[in-house]
Amino acid sequence: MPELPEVETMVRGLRPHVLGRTILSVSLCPHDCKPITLQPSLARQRRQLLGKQFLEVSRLGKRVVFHVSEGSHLVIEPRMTGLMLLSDPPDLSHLRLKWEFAGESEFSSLWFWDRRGLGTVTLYAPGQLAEKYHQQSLGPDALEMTAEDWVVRCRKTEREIKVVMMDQKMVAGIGNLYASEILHQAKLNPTSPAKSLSQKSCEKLTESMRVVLLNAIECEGSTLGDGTYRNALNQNGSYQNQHRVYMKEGLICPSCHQDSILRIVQAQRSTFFCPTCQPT
DNA sequence: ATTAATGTTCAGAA
DNA sequence: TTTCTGAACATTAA
Repeated sequence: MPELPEVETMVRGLRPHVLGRTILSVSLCPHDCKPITLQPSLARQRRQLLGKQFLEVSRLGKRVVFHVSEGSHLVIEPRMTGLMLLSDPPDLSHLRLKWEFAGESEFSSLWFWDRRGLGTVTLYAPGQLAEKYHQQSLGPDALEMTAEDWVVRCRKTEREIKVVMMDQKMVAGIGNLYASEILHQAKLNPTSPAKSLSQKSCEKLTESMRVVLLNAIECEGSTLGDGTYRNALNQNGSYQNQHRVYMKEGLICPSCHQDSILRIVQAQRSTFFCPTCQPT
């Protein structure tokens, strides 16, 4: 479930090894039985990418963006289980796509691995990414968002704060795991209507968002029990060792040492929180 | 053997 | 307009 910290870790891991590399080939992995969502078609992507270079790698919310010479953008959306890897995939059967580079280097290719196959690989012609971004009206990046942004956005919705945090139009980069962790850090109840948050609460939320996300990036993201998430070199993250509420239902809250963590469902997803630390 | 749960995004409906 | 629901998919636990 790559969220902001995992995607940022991917980008940082890839950057030193793909910048300036010339693309030699793009191919579907032979082990894969089902096609990945590619837009445009593989043939068209090949035509536009071969001989070009990756000039920069960046993160757009939960997406990885490769800036290709002559202005096009290759965007990978990992969704649930997608990974960008330079080596050693968790298994060969879920490799989807491979880009090979020219020249001698430690890594000669880049892979997209995706167990569930919900991820997408999209190539945008020059200028089209900005257009798409605008049309989707992605919210400010979670690491850039200010308390004032929160105040303004919370005013305009009737939804609960945790649901709002997962809406990429409100703020880009937060998913189910970090929404629970951030709210616990901020001592805010996940079911509170976003509208009810005070200026002070919005400030706390902003601060907690930075603290949790930066710490998680430092730890190279969270690798959960199913071991799905890995960085570009197929190494585990370690932030799972610092989770305070996510998947901790029934355990004593590590903050107050009094109450136990509850699990509730919001917007069809599990939310974990401490009723004592995060009162309504 | 079924069924539910996992979590992200989008299309389509309310 | 805003919010909600179900589908896409693979795998595991109950």
